[in-house]
Amino acid sequence: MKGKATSFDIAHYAGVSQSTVSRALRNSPLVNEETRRRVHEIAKKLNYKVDKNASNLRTQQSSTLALLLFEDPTEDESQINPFFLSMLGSITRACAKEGYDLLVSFQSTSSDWHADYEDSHRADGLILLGYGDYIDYQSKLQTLLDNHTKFVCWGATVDNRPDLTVSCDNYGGGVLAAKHLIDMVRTDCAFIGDASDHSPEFFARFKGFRDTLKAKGIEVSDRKMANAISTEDSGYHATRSLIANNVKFNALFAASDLIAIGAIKALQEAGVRVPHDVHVVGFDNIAAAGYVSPSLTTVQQNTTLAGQMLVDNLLTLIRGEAVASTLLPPKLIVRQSSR
Amino acid sequence: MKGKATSFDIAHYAGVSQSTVSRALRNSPLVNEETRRRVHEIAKKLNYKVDKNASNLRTQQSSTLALLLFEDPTEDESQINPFFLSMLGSITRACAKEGYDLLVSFQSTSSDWHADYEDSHRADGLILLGYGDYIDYQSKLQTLLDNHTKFVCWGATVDNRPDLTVSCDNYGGGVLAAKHLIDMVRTDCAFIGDASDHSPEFFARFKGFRDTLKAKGIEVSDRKMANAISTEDSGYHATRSLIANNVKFNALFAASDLIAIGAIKALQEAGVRVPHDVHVVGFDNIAAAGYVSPSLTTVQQNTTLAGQMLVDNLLTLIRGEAVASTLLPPKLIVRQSSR
DNA sequence: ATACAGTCTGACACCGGTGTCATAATGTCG
DNA sequence: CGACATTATGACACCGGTGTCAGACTGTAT
Repeated sequence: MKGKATSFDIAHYAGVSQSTVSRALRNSPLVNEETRRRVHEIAKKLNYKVDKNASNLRTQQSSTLALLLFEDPTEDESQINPFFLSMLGSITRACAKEGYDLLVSFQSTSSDWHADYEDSHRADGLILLGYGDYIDYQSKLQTLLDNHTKFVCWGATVDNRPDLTVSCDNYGGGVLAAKHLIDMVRTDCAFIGDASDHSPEFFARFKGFRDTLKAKGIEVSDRKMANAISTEDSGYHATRSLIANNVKFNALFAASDLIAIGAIKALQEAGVRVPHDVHVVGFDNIAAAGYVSPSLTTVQQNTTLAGQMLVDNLLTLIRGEAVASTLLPPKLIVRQSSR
Repeated sequence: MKGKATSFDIAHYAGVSQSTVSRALRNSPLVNEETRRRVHEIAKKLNYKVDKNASNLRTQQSSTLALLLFEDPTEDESQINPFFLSMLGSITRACAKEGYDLLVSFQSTSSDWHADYEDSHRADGLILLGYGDYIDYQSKLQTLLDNHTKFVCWGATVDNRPDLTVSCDNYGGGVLAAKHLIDMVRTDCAFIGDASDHSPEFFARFKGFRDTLKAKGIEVSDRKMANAISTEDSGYHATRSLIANNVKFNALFAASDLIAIGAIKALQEAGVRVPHDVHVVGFDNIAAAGYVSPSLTTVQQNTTLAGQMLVDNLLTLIRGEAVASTLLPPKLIVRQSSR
């Protein structure tokens, strides 16, 4: 036997038509039980596998989802945000559970991304994953909508955007962080992240945090805020700049764990003790949050559930049914950095 | 325009045949420059994308590679070995660079994995990634070979196995670790990992380590060795069992960073100071190695290069050219845990 | 004018399945 | 026995491209 076996080969050996083979292999109730058995047997013997291209071409669907991961182009090549990697893991598992394959692709937000996976029938739908720079591809999301491409986004639900999203309740997470620090009587708070609507997720975390403190009559002054993207490095430098400006605070809320880890490093280098002098709270609960010293108090995002919801919602959308954007509850994980 | 545009639609608008459209879009030198331009223009206007299924079906190749990630089934669902995630990142990038798509799939070593990606023409080749349990799927690799499936494995090159592998020089890495500890005058060494050929990679690391010490007249006694799989938990418990057995040592070589992180935790809990009482050296250089306290001395595997080599070798194999298995040089990263 | 090479294009088979329709074989019932 | 439903199957068009081949058209040498 040279080359792969086709359904015609099976038909030949089974003494039936190719149509019948096709039906038998898909366990159509139309075929005789005995024929079905024989066909399956021969298929197994020939190590036959349905040609996905032919099948997909005919049925006009691919049983495949595509995951597009957007990263800040400044990011170091080899390091990928561990939070997204964790999401990737859960999305992969969720896909497998639903019988779908997953195409993975990294996109640089700076470059033109041609989300042609669906147009070219390589995938039935897209999952878009990434922090920040939403504004940049706002117009591209519109293109996707115009083309009736099926897709779900991870991240903040932005008003006036009709796309389907799954996200953590970032505002609620900020509330949790603030409440915790209030409980610890650490209300002279700094914030590191991006308190603009450039990065809607970080902004929502900040708003929840700020509003909760405000309700207690406490303001987070602009001086105590520094911008950072979600990298250790960025958190480190942002914190150093606060220290250099002689800003005082006894608690620090970082918009992500990586930022928090960089912040702790900067604080420690400056002789500031964590948690004794400054309590630190992060966001995400990446694996490293448990490893750092002191271990990091953080707001956990349930990536397993998130991946499952992204896939479920997308599949529902693909089936043409109605779905609403989903908000997942965050959870506070208290560790050494805040006690 | 309902549904996606096809090459026939373009042909109609351009006033040429569908054949010409197909050629024009692929920039065949056979078509007139003016025609080519017009076709491209219309294609763009119609948002046309070549149907990959049709194209793949005809050309019998998919421009797609599949990554199969094998994990210990005991592993916690949501946590994936960060080393492999890092590999995944670099493989994805390498694929993108070569113009290939990447299908990602997690496999449980315990379950039957039907590596039918290539048979079903979903992928042109496979990349197999995973620690340990190689013995379990040895026979399945043979099946792949029998079917002439193109694939590369990450991991130890095992004698008598004719498959193509890319791996870190694990033996050399073990040598680096031993030499470093000898330099630090810490030769009363323990080893945690798997010193059987059940896990060829861990075993090679151990051999390099042991042989180097032996050359100095130092034996690593069986008492000072404990088995562990590559998880923090497993490293933690293995180390605790050493401590419980009252085993003494002033240095510890762990077969992976996760094991080392668990080991440090167990040591610290037992009141053993790292690095003062015990120097610890890990393997992999995952991101967390830099975060833990004390930060972890480790043998780095260059994942960027590894991913690139896996993809390059696989593509060479697919082209039908000869390739040899590749061994990548490890590099010692000295941090606080050993000084 | 004829022959011939070079350029460009269209017709058509083909990849390997899936879905539809027609039909043969068998069973059932009045 | 004829009408009709049920079951099982084969023939065939079709999905949307790609590769091959034949041929039209132009320009140039004979």
